[in-house]
Amino acid sequence: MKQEAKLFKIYNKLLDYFGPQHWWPADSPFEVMVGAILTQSTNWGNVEKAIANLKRVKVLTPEKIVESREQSVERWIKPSGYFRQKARKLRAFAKFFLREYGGRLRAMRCEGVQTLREKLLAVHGIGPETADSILLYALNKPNFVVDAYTRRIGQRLGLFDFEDYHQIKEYFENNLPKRVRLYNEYHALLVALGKNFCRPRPLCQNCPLNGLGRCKKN
DNA sequence: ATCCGGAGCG
DNA sequence: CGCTCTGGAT
Repeated sequence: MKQEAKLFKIYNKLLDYFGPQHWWPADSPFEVMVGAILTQSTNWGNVEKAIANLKRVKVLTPEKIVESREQSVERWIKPSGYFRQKARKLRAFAKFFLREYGGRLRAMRCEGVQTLREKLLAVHGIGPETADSILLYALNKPNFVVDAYTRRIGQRLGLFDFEDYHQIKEYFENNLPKRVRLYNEYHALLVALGKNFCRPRPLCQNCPLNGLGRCKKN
């Protein structure tokens, strides 16, 4: 079967089973970017607590993050884990955002996607997944996000056998129409499947993708 | 290959 | 308790 047809079949089954995921839950693009950093290897529920703290003390702006003592930021984001690392990362990103774009989304959106992605990757604490999450969910660029779930699910389904981030990203982008809405929902649905069924130890019994073909389960 | 880390779950 | 969580830096 054609790769694109396969990908849409998966997408439709997931959407049918889980429904729209409404990503990214946030009041502002800056909140999305902060969340993208805080959620690295971390349960989203813990990130929500950290963001709630940042809102409570009213520091959810690049200016306030930079002004605040790092030790304070550590305390506020503690629920999201890796709090010392992430406090550094938030500061680095806030400084970058202010220095390069004056803290303005409009200015950031004007940058070409490719150069913007490279500039993001140069910021301490921002790797491929975080950069792509920011591009897709904060800036609405048609940029497919790859994560551990995407990799695991794709391999188990036999969609691809490579491991490299960029190869997987290109696999999806080359076999799907370049649409923001589609990329947004697709990644969110893969996360839903990865959390609920295609876990490190898979729960294949009631997997919504049963019947699509053979699944390797590693 | 190791480290960073609190929180929630069974 | 052990496992897992929308990774990235060293």
